[in-house]
Amino acid sequence: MKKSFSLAPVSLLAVAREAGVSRATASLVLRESPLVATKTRERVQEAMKRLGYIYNRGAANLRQNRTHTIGLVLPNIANPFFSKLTAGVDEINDTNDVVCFIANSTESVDRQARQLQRLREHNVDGVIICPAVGSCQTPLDDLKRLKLPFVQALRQVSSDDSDYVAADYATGIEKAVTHLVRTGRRRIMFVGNMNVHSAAQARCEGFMRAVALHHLPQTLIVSGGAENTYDEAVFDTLLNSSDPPDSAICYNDIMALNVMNRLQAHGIAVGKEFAVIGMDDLPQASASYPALTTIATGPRDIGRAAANLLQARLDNPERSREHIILSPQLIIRASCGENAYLG
Amino acid sequence: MKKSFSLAPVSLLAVAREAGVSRATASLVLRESPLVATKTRERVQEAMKRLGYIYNRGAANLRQNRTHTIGLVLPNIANPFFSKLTAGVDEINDTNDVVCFIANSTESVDRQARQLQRLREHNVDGVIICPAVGSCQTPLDDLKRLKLPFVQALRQVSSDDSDYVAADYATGIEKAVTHLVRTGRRRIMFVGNMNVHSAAQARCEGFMRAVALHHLPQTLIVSGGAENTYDEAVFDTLLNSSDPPDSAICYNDIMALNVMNRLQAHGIAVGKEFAVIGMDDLPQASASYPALTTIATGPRDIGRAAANLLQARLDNPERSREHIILSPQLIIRASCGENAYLG
DNA sequence: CTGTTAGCGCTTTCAC
DNA sequence: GTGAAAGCGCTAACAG
Repeated sequence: MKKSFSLAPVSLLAVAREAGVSRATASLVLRESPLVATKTRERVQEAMKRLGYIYNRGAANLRQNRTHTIGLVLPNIANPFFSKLTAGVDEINDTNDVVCFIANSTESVDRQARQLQRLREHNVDGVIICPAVGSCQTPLDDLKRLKLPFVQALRQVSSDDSDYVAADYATGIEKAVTHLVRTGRRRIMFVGNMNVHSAAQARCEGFMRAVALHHLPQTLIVSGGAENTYDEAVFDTLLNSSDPPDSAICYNDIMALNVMNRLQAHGIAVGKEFAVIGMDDLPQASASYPALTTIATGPRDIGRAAANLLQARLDNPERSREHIILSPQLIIRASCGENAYLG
Repeated sequence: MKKSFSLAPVSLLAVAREAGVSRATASLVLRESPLVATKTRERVQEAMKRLGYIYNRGAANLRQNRTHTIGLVLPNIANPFFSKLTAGVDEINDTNDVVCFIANSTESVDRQARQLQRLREHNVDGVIICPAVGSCQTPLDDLKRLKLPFVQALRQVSSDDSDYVAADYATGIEKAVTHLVRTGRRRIMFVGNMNVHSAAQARCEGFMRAVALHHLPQTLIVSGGAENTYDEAVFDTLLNSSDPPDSAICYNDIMALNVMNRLQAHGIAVGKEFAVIGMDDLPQASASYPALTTIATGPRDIGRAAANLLQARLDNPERSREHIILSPQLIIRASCGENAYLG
């Protein structure tokens, strides 16, 4: 199906004719070149307005081999965390006059490959990608081979030398543990241990590090699964043990809210007997009851940083690789007890 | 900045030469034309593989005046509701081999205009738009004038004859009211009355209709504001009145969760003394405590429907305008009381 | 300062 | 079945 036009689409040539100049001159006006006389410029601009001219970037792209488009490949766009990240990317793009293709890999390596292929065909200038679980090195190698600039966000497929933006999950978890310890908690669980990608691993590493540092029990770990599930049987067992945990740090806010519900169903007063900390600071963290203490990973900032980093790379392909690690912030709310800080 | 290539980018011409055929033939192979001999086809395909050929859609677009891209313009991409919608759109696009530009208007009419302009420059085949608050008819008129197919999602800028997909908010609210009445509630509030766009108006209309139908008090309306706020002073006044409300239907889930928190802070047992119903069925609705009864508006389905409708329009520009109104579903959870249905 | 010319990589008649 | 040639709308080199 071709698009049909009632009016022939007005091209630069039409504008040029209307203004009585050549296409080249009109093109210069378009790009605000100082090389063109003021009077001519105005004439051309009027002609454009009169004819309702619309710049055809597609044609320009073909010539310049640059499209002012980027691709954003995410494992789950429906997840609020990633949609905030998307908003951050969009923000930067809007100021840079670039436009963003979105692709939802839904954690499927196949689909991700298909999408990267499409993005390449559309000649995107670069790609921001949070690799789907199970991605091996190959998709990134492909990008490299094609000299398609990319930056990885949040997850690293391998510790290669590529541009990379992420939150410092480990340190975030450490901050949380430290806070719990300062407020008198000793038996701290970690709920949602997984090994699926670097971001998940980093959390557990941070937990183990902090636990070692403070000489806390190292066995209070409940594994997690897809879709924010966790091993409820193990959770209950720990809870009913003779020396039960007094607090929990969870993989993310959603899981933390689930945990809070479970605790409340057990008749445990969250925020008093038991402290709960989540991760991400989604809107529902502050809207929960009691309000959830959380480690704010700043998805929007990550998105912004990734978009800026990609832009920098596009502007200078020779610049050295950069890793941007943003520090999460602990946001203390009622789920940790009201008068939190003792020290 | 031009992109630099170590290898010259391999074009169809290169492939053709490698295979010892003409560009035209290679092009036919590309598009799986039956007109080409099997042996030739295989030779060409091998050449493509050998050279690592990548189809350049940009060039094809220029020729065909069709890009296999669409634009998705949303007022707030960070909102989980819209990100679900986006996921629905992406799903359909993936099967149709089209790719989607995302644009976040952030409810700014100016930004929205800028983005539509960019999308036109990039020659998108069509647009799915949820108009920013305050949009007047002009942006859509522009699209029409340019013969750029579009479908409106969720909000209608005016009741014009354009393609349109939305949830039947009014009926959803009615279902909720009816359910409350059946479970013995009479003094039902509506929290979050606004007049900013058609989707907000429809909710209040539905409420008023249902309230009239069941001869309920019509004054229990609390107005809402931006960012899921509501008039807390009025809310408290109603709550402390001599004949207080016994239930609330809220503009959306986020607001409902805020309302639940406020009620709990007042010492009111949500789900027993007082029923709360939200709208949208976000993940946090089921994760709240007590779990939130909600009107599921099915954003993902709306996204899918919009993408399909746009595709249908692209395939046949002459088809008559279509309005798709999806029925929301009431999802009953603990915030309405355990043994909900009496009748 | 402005115009001429030659492509970018592809598709599409139209011959052969 | 296949090839030659024209052209989509733009930009870049170069001439004047």
